Amino acid sequence: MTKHFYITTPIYYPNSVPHLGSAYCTLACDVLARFKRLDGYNVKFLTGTDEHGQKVAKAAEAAGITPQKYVDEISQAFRDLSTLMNFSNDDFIRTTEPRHHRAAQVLWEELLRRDEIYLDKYAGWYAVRDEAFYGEDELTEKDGKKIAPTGAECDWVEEESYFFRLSKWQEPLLKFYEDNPDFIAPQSRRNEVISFVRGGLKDLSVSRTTFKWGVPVPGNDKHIMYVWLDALTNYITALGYPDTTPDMQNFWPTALHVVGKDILRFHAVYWPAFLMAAGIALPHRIFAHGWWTVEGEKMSKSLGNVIAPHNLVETYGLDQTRYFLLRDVPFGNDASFSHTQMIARVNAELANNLGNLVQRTLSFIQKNADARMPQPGEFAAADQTLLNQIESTLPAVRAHMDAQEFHKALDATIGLSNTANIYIDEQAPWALRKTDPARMVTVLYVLCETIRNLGLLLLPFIPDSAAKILDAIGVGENARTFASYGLTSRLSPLVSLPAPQPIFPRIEVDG
RNA sequence: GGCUCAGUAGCUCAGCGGUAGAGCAGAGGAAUCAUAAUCCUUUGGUCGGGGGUUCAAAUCCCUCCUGAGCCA
Repeated sequence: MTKHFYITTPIYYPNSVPHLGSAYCTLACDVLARFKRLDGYNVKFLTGTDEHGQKVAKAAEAAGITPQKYVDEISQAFRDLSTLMNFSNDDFIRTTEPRHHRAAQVLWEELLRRDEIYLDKYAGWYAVRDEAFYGEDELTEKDGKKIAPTGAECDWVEEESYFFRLSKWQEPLLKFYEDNPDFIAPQSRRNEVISFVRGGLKDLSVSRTTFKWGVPVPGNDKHIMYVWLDALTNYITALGYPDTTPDMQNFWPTALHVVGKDILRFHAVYWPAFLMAAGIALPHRIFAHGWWTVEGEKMSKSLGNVIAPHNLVETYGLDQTRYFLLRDVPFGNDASFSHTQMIARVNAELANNLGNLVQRTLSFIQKNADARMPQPGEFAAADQTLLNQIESTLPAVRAHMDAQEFHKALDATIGLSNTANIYIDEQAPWALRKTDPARMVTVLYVLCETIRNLGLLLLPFIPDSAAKILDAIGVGENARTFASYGLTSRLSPLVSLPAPQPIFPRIEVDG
């Protein structure tokens, strides 16, 4: 039976161009998607844009264009990001698409039919910027205006509104978290969510009448759906909901929602509650990742320290950027971007450790072994030790990937490269060249095998560079999955090899 | 104000009851196949402060300090 894997980014809110945070999130999803494809899974990787809401309507108005034209432009910037960063998403969803309107409306009707939604009246302080209501006691006053704890300006809003019976799902949610300890990751975020739910859930206002830019509530055109109910539905829209599709059956239970920590509550509380209420199964896991700061300071336009994804790609290279972002810190932690650290990592691990291993091995073959893939003899104990480490590395990496621990997966991979550098020094093929040419050839072959498997392991993280590594040792396209990983699949001896080119140049620092 | 997480070598972090660890940086040495890359050895810490439990605490408990976050 085919294994399935469904991974989603949040749908991004088009109030500005893509920043490092969204690139980071989608990058992580891309690496997981690529890894699972190589590992034999049928993968669906979804990203997209969340295009409704009052903020969008106001921004469009300010720009003097229609909301649709406004979101068309900004949504394009996110699709361009996929090209820049080499993302492999299978679909790009926009909440303004007909397929999504239909899904959101059918979900609404289902909730209404099950009496999970009721019509009532709402009066309260509403912050447009946050798309949220606040209690009187939460607000502070400034210049005669009410200010939310987030700093957003609030207006008194009185309107008829539909409510979702969130309160009745408090206990079922707590039980679900209890029964599925890995549903929310990392652990510290799970604690926060549980403590939030324990604190009590109130019914949630899920419609608006004050603006029109959204999905109309079926049967009551005065109302449009609350942006979060609309937005979250995208994850099942893309699988064909409301139709009972094979995608819904196969992919949905495996869903991994990767989100920023700021929107964890919507994904870990509201979304599961909506789904339970509609009688739909819950996704597999919600993972909340951290934020990037710059040299320890928050990224902000006023500080002038904003790092855009394309700046990094231009300065350091695409794969160097992809590597560093996932290598340097645990995925759930906040991270501080430092140019010094970036250069140190790329030079130490990609250029010196891995790149130089490939270069020294292949140059040596080029000059001293007939420029062809060596034909090995019997393996010695030292060869077997290295080959054994190759065998054990994929399972280790796989376990780390399943826990979204990218830094550990890369640590294990670089560890293998490091062992190969020790091996080449100890075996010293440059000495064997004179004393034992047959042994030299076997050593070179073992090194090429190590390089081949390193190339496979790195394909998800640094696709272009890993492909160059595999090209350099003549690995065919059809041998580039984990089915070809390890000792059951071997390089073909005697194939001629091209003259090697360094893959990761060292980053030289001025001065 | 309540709760959660973190505070371990210059830096980033692992260890979470049994003689303090890794990577990077620093120092010394070896090698010369290679992008002056690599390999070996090595300096360096009363594990945030204080108190307690225990034969034994970085590890468990209490308390305080500092930082981050969630909620009021």
